[in-house]
Formats: sequence, C-alpha cells, structure tokens
Amino acid sequence: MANERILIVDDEEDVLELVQYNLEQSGYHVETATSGEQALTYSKKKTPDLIILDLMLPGIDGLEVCKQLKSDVKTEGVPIIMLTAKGEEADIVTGLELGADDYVTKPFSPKVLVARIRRLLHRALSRDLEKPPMRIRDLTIDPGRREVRVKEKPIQLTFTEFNILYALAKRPGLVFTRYQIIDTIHGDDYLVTDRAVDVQIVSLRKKLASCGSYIETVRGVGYRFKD
Amino acid sequence: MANERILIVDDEEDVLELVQYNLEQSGYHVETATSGEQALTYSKKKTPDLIILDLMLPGIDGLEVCKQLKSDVKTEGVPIIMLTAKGEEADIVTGLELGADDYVTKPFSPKVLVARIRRLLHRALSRDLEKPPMRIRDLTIDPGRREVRVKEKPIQLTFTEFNILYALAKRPGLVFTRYQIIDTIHGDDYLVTDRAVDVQIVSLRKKLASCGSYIETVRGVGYRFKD
DNA sequence: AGATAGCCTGAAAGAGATCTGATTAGAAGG
DNA sequence: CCTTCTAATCAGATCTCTTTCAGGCTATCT
Repeated sequence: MANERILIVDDEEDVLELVQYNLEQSGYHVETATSGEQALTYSKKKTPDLIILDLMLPGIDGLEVCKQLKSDVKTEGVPIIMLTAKGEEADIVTGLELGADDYVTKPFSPKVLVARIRRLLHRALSRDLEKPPMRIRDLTIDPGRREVRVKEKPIQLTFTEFNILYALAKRPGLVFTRYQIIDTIHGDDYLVTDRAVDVQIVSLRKKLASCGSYIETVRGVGYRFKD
Repeated sequence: MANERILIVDDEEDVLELVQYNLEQSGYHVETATSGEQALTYSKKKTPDLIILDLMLPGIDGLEVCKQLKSDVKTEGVPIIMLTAKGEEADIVTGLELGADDYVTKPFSPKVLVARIRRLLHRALSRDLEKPPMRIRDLTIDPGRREVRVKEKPIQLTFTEFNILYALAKRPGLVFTRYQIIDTIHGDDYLVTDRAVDVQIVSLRKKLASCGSYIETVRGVGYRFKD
C-alpha cells in the first residue's frame, strides 16, 4: 500500500501539472512522460504500479503505447487509465480492446480520477493471485506465485528463466525469434547477444528435466513451446 | 537473418563509415547516400528495409526526405530512424509527426543503434508472423508457427523449404524464376547456383506428398504454385 | 570486503541444412 | 525416332546454426 508509483503520460504541460499535484496530494509517487517513447522506456525500466495515458500523443500514439505495454510480460499487469478527448468513442473502444483498464474523458475532475485510480490499484493487488496456474501435461506454471512444477515437484527457476518459459508457454506453437524473446523479457533496447537466449534455454531445459522437450528449437528462426 | 538492406543517409564520411562497419558486423547489407537527393533516388529504385536518416543534410534536408518517403506508396512502409544532434527536440517532434519511427541523438553508441534497428525490423517482421494460416485444399501453411500440414497432418519442413513454399503460395499462379526465389529467401546478393533451388523443390514435393503437385514446374522459366 | 547467484560473451564442438557438380531422366521439336 | 534442352537426382563437401562450456562481470547479501 505504501506510496504507489504512478506514471502520467501527456504532452500538455498543464494537464501533467494538474494531475501530478492532485495525485501527490493523495499520497502517490508521480512520474511523468511527455511522449510515447518516454512512456515505454520508463515503464520497461521501472515498472510503475499504474499508468495514466493520454491517447493523443506526438509520435507513437497512446493506443500503440497501450498495445506495447500489454504485450510485454513485464508491464502487462500494470493497470492503464486512458485519457481521451470527448467524443473519441472509437478510441475508447479500441483502447479497451487493447487491454486498457479504464478511461476518463477530458475535461475531468481530479476527484474522479483519483477514485478510479484507487479502484484499479485495489483490484490489481488481488488480481495477481487470481491468475490461474497453467497446466500442460506434466508441467504447471503458476504466474501468481512465479512457481513451476514438474510432475507436482516444484522447480527453482531464476527470474529470466521463468519469464522466458512463461512467455513461450502463453502462446504454444508460436515461434519466437531470439530477439523477440529478449524484447518481451527485458525492455526494447536491451543490449545483448542472442547467445544469451540460448544459454537460458539450455538451463531451462535442464531444470525442466522430463518437460525440457516442451521447448522446441526451430532451426533458423528461434524457439517455441510445443503445442 | 535474411540480410536486410539498410540505407544510411549522412553527409559526414566518418559517421557513414562507423555506422556501416557496425551494421555489417551485425549482418546487415548496407547502402549509403550522402545527400537527400541520392537517398530519395535510391529508395525509389531499390526499396530498402530500413533507413537511417541524418536530419542535417545539404540540399534537401532530412525532414523533407522523410516527408517524401512517407508520402510515396512504395516507401511509406519503410521504417525510418532519424539521427539528430542533441538539443534538436523540435526536429524530433516534427520528424515523428512526419512519420519517422524512431530517433537516435548524436553522439550515439552503435550498440544502441543496432538495437533500435532490430526492434523496428522485428515489428515489421512479426506482423508477418501473426498472419493467419492459409488453407489451400489439403494444404495448410501457418507462418506464425512455421508449420505446414497436409490433410491436418503436420509436416516437418526446413527453414528454406518453408520459405520457398510460403513465397510461392502467397502468389498462386505466378511464375518465379529460380533466381527470384533465391532473392526472396536470402538477400539480393546471395551467391548460389540455381541448382540449389531444384534440390529444395524436390525435397519439398517429396515431403508434401499428395500436395507435392501443387508446385508446378514451368519449363524454361521456373516454378509456380498451382492456382 | 568477500562470497554468491545470475547473466552475458566468445569460442569451439556438434548437428543439421544447404550447396555443388556430375549424371540421369524426361519433355519438346524436328 | 532422334536430337537437344531443361529438370530431377544423388552423394559428398561445405557452410550455418545450435549447443555447450568456461570465464568474466554485476548486483546483492553477509
């Protein structure tokens, strides 16, 4: 409960200030970004607890930001509140489809915004626990407690190993290139060789023992989780 | 992997060399241009897969080049990374509005640049990966999972086999010469005999079994996918 | 500070895919 | 039916991609 970090993304200074003031009054820690890039970069580096996202942004627009955040393991769980101009119903619908959690139309009352924030943060806390474990034959992946079991026996995975496994297992059959894997796990410009992925895969397979073969190599392309 | 062609536009020789060296190390095929005019001419002749564009150029400046590229059907889809001097925020914003996809401020680290390039190229590529499977009578081609099925039975294809089949099947009825096939699979200047294509076709047909005849030989010209 | 765990790199070994060049089979045209 | 092309085959040579390993770096904990 202590002092959640909220990221506000908007290119208008006045809006930023207004919101920042109100949120800080309510006891939140506030960070700001004025462009889609900034928002993405920041989110991937220091995952905030909630994001307030203006849809009208120069460069990468809000919807795109939303989409990217929701497709990255690291940030997919972060609640997003969209800020939209009145009469942009189409955007609202798209945004919600892309995974945004709520929206507020401009002009808005700070009180309303704070109320929405409180609700979402509250919900987010309990949601992680609700994420049901996935079962794939002998393998159980529990994203809530970040635990993996092979034939009911718990396996110790490191942070990265877990993320890779989870990312692959969420889309069984789909092939991921090494760089796609890197991008999903760490931020976008995370500078590593693709060899790093191989090494993680190796130790994953080793730890998964009899389930190691669930991770298939697709020669010339990347890896995938067996369907 | 498939040797993407990257065009670098900058009037400073050192920058060109530095970038060219690093990109070639990373396996890209690099072309250079030292003026806006050159850049435009080249791009229209041989559409590159990505353009790195310095904004400070003699003659037609970078922003103008960007605008023209993005307004031409042939090149509008090509990702553009702008190179800007520090403190030219205004240009960055204009550039992004004109449709540029990313920017890097000078001086920059080659590693960061390579990471950005990779990201942009991926984005273009993964669109392809998420395409829905194609069905042609008994044959199913699923680009996302790089899997082919004949009468619902999965067939193991190698990297090249899959690429050839997919390329042909995307344009049924259209005849491809052997060299066109090579060009689509590997980069433009990939030096192999056209015998290599025959061999791949043969093993493709063998693996496709009853669907093998979907690939027709066009005597004296090349191959095509039966319409 | 020293120790430990996690992660990344680069080289080398191993597995597999791909290419070549010679040869055989098969079509087209006279 | 015979000639002349082009396509299909094949097996070994070559090249590429993956796996594996050892060493180093960083962050964290003691």
